[in-house]
Amino acid sequence: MKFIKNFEISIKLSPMKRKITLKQIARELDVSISTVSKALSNSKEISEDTTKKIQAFAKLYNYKPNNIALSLKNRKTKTIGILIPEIVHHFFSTVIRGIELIANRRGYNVIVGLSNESFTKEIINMEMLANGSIDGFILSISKETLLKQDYHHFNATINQGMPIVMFDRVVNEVDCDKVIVDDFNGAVKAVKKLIDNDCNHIGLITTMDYVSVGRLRTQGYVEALETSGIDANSDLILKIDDSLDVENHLEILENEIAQFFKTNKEIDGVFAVNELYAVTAMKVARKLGLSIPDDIQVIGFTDGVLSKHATPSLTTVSQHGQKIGEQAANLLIDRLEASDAESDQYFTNDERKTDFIKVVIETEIIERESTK
Amino acid sequence: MKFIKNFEISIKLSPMKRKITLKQIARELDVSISTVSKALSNSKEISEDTTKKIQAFAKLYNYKPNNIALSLKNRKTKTIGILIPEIVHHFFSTVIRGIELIANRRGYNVIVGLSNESFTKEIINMEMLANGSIDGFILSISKETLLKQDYHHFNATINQGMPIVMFDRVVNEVDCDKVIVDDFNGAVKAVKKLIDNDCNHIGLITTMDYVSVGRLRTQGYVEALETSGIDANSDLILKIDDSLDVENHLEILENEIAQFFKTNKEIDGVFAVNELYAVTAMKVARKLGLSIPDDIQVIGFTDGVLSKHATPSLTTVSQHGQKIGEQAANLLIDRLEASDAESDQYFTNDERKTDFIKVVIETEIIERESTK
DNA sequence: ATTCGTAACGAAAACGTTTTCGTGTTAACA
DNA sequence: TGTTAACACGAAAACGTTTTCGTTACGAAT
Repeated sequence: MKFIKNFEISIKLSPMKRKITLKQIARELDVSISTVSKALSNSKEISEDTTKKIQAFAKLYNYKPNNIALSLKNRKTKTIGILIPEIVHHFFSTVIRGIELIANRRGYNVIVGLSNESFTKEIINMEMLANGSIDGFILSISKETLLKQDYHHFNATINQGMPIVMFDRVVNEVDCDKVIVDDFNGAVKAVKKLIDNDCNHIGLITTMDYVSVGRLRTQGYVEALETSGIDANSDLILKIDDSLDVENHLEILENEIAQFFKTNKEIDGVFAVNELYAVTAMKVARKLGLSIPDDIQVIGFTDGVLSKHATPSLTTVSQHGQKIGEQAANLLIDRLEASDAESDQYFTNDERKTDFIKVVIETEIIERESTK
Repeated sequence: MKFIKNFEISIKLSPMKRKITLKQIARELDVSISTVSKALSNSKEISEDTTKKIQAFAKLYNYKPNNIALSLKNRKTKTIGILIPEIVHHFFSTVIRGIELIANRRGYNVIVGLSNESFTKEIINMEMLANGSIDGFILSISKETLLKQDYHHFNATINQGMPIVMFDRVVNEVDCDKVIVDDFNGAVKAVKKLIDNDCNHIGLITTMDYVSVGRLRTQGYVEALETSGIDANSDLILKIDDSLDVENHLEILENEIAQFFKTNKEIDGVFAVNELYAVTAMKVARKLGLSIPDDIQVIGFTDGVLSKHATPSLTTVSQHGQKIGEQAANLLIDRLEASDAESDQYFTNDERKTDFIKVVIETEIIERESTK
């Protein structure tokens, strides 16, 4: 077999085999590029002899089509972009796992960007990826963006023909498919459970209202109380300012909660909008000499490692992060493959605002030792 | 301004603006593609007038070069592939955060694949990404691969000219840059601390030996004892079979540890090779009526959420996952940019086996409440 | 002997860039 | 007036594919 020069040289000098291309195969076998391409896709245009020869050669040199070239030609990359605020976070990484599972199964790759809760990083990341690198986005909005209420970058991306699926932290101002947790009803369920367990003074530990999930869970708390004929006492609601990340200001959190307990000694149940608040509440309660669940029962939101392995283990509202990721991925890929089946059908429809889907994932209460 | 047909149509029917290309700009402005390209890169070949006009038009239509086309032309994608066993895992997600930080800073994207501890998925993922989608890999080997000791896919990838950086779970059989934790010395430090704290009978809770990090930490445990004149008693070593994932078989773990404590009542210190084992040991000890740290002191490995928020909080050996990720990313990108500076210099060097770097990240003991 | 059909293949365009190498025009210079 | 140099721009190749549309040759049918 003869080789083109460069190829031969590189073989001699090292065991390195650069990826072989159609052009190289064509030269070696003295046929045209088109013939090689057709033979490898088993086109019946090519004779059986030639096909066999080409396929054997390709296999020998482990030919695999170049993805980038394919992407350019097909104008689709078969990869989806994930843009989330934070990755060292049980919920978000669980969602990624769900996305990756479905994506892989359906032949897609995932590329992740982290906004780090920053508006600017969110925009930069989107622009970096929106220029051909991906076919669509799955994202959860950063806190800063939620505060600013500036969503132009999402709409701009959508207007460029790139579909977006939002999950968890979503917003009405953007028209796209959404996958959300039933935060409201999850909270209702949790608080009802506390009520059923004979708690009479249920405290709420929540975040500031601009994070929609915090707001919804707070509303659920109020709702559950009211339908049970209890009126929500604002003294029993503790709002934590999480603009600074709490992980590194644990003492502040502990002090606030301790103060909360001390000034509201009647509290016999606590609902916290996340795992950390719940676990910290348990810790603080114990330091104050209260026993769980006898003196205070606690339920958290988000079923992560902490809930499972805390002592006592924590009763939580599970969000099914993986399901969320799977749904989001399926939604996005469905949209992608529908739009290239009949490319204009979808986009020329003037009423497309109404066509978007909002999937609500039901929550589930996982009972553990922090409730009776 | 006149428009080419397709573009005009799409504008009329919807507010959607498909990404504009050089070719379209060229047609609108009645110049050639090359002129547009040059004008946008401020080439002095182009007159000031033309340049201004083109740049204004490009800005108006928000032109951004297509990444895929650039990748094809430059034969590099500016994205790096991460391949890890699991993402819902504090350590691994921390590493990703470190990688993403550096990658972003240096103009790279990251695409993640999950092997899910499976040999086959590892290979499939690698092949999927190695065909042009990425410029290099950062990876940690799956358990199944470690068991099989089959590393041909790594070497094959390297031989195709794609650099790999391995972290944490690495292996001598593959020649590449590596970033590892100083597992051995971390374990030594931890056990020495227990000895200094007057523990006389230190138990070890570890994994099976095929996971190198488990093996190294075990060796560190033995080493620390021996240099202190204590001989390691194999009764005090509990090896957990984690071939099935432990998260879902918590009771098995608890029972084994309970049995371990009951048959070795003299234990007054425990070193566990991960967070979960350590926290579970604390939980079991308490159930047995032992108090921490008075009766038993505990140190774990891996500083995650559990350690920080357990009660009592856990003294651990921190691995600095983010540092590991940052180092790995820098190593990989350095290698990538060096190799395209002088493309053959590096690869034609026959002694390149010796050129690879192994970075060891020092561990650090974080003292909390589980030790005196 | 001419037409036709078909089998087997090649040329070329297209995807969106960048870059090298022309080429034509104009002004300056001898 | 003829030569040259600078200027401003365009054509085309290249990256690696797929696919459409030829084109050739040859046997069969008229």
